[in-house]
Amino acid sequence: MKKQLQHHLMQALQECYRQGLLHSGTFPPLVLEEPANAGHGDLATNLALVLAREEKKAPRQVAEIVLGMLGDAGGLCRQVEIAGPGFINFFLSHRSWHLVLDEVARQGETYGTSAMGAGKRVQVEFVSANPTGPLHIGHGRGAATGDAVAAVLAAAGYEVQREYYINDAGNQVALLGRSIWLRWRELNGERIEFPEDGYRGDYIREIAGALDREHASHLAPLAEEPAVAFCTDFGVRQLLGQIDEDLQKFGIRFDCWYSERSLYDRGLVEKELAKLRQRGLTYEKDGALWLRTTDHGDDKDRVLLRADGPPTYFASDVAYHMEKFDRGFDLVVDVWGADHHGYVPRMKAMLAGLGRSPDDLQVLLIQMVNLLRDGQPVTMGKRSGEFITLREVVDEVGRDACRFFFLMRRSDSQLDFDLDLAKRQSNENPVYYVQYAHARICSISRNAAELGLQLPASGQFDLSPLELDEELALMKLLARYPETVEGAARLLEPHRIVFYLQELAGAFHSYYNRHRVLTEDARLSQARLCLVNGIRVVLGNALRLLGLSAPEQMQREG
RNA sequence: GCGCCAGUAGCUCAGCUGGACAGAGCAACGGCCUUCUAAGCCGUGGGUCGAGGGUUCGAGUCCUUCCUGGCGCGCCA
Repeated sequence: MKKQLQHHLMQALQECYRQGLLHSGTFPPLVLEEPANAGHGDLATNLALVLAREEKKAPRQVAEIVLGMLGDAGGLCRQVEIAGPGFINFFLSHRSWHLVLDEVARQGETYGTSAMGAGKRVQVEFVSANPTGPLHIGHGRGAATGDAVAAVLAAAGYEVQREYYINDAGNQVALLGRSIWLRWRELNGERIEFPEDGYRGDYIREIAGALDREHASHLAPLAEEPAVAFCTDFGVRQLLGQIDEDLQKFGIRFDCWYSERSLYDRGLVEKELAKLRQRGLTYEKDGALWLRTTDHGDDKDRVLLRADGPPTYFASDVAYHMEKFDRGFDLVVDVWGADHHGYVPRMKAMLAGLGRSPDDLQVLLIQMVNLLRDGQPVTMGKRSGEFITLREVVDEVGRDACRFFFLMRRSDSQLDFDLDLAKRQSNENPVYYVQYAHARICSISRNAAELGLQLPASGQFDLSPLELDEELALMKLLARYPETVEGAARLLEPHRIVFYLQELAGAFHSYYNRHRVLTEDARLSQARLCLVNGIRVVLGNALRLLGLSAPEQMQREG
């Protein structure tokens, strides 16, 4: 709807220019928005105010000229007015809103998708938790966000790959292996002193137990070094298996699990470092190899190869990201914990050094999750090895509530996760609120079917009975859905979909309580059925986009 | 000390790449189930948008200074 009006406006502007009514042939991007105040029409533009300076005319005068050319925009508008300092307000005809319902019905599950990112490949890398323990609640937020961002991008026409980067090289997993090995020896009657920095969680003992059952005879004769290596491999495999299981239970699947170790095994770290050297982006100092990240805004240059030889974590991360772009992605999105924000400048500097736009890498920072129970924070001590796992929360509040809550806020602001609220089955719980709206409409459809009322085929709707303000407002909301998805994709902000869902559900519930869909008047009933069906389709599309279910009926538990 | 992010109603937060009188949910209070699911709806009260200055026809939104909170500043990963 907005796009059609935009199109008409642009033509009017160009025609004004051609006829010499306007001096400038280049126009600023047309901004059309929905005024907060209904008295200001359905859509409004500030273009006259923006053009006024260049044209050296009063804004209202510019508006008059443009409007003279626009007319009623091919029947879209029932009224156009100039208001305030020079805003142009458009009042759209009912018919133009009715067209939205046609479109929703015609497009069905694809309503809301667009070709915005057509032909572009994006990779979204998320979770990427070290395989040294189970996923905790913070990983869950990253998982929900990354998955939703990927989905939103896909809906906007991008070709999307979901990737999990496995940190299976380096000290952390080595420490995991050592921890398992020590617990295994303990299991076999040895008295050992467990290191201060070892992994202390009970799950280490469980893994040691599994190791003992399956590989005791293999492990027993090994010397320390190969034994620890064996434990590392075994532990990583076990934990990755659990992580994958947890994620699947959470409704998330990755297209690619990418191993850090494989970077080394394939010589990619060396290869990519050689490229950096070749381009003169590195230098040696104090026996170490440095990357000149300060050339592109970083605070200090960063070490790639330590003086004693081995590459830093940064080196493998650089190689990893270079390799991502080697794979041909136009855009790479990383989802990180907010505590890693300090690493963003150096990664972008690396890209800039290679002559790529730093914007080709977008890093989403995920802020902390504070779990609340009975209004009190649930304390988590990572040191003691005791933390709330994602699995526990999903088991307690359910997958939908969990995902919804994670997506309710923009990712870079802290999130209070109220466990009691997430479980509550009432209108206070926004998850059920939205899902209930969907289920309610399904229920209406079932009743309609029993009454013998059928939804007419798309294009054959008689929607003229829909003329209540609330009905028009609902259609406007439906019209806004595709823009909402595009905005969420452009800004990588899936929470916009959540807010949209709440708004649409709210508008529907309110309408439902005030007006009956199924009435004595068959023509009216049928039109309203078309309306609520459109709402159902959009609610369903948006819910599924976020990885949430769209229930056809609500089932009370307990 | 430097850097990043935040500071909007009692609480938790939106505010769409500056726009027309600042929004939602929760909490509080008062109503609504002979009618398509009350997991719902309606109504009421509540804010100097952290503070000062600046840019603009127009600032919660941009610039600057200060205050407060969180996080980060390894040849760790």
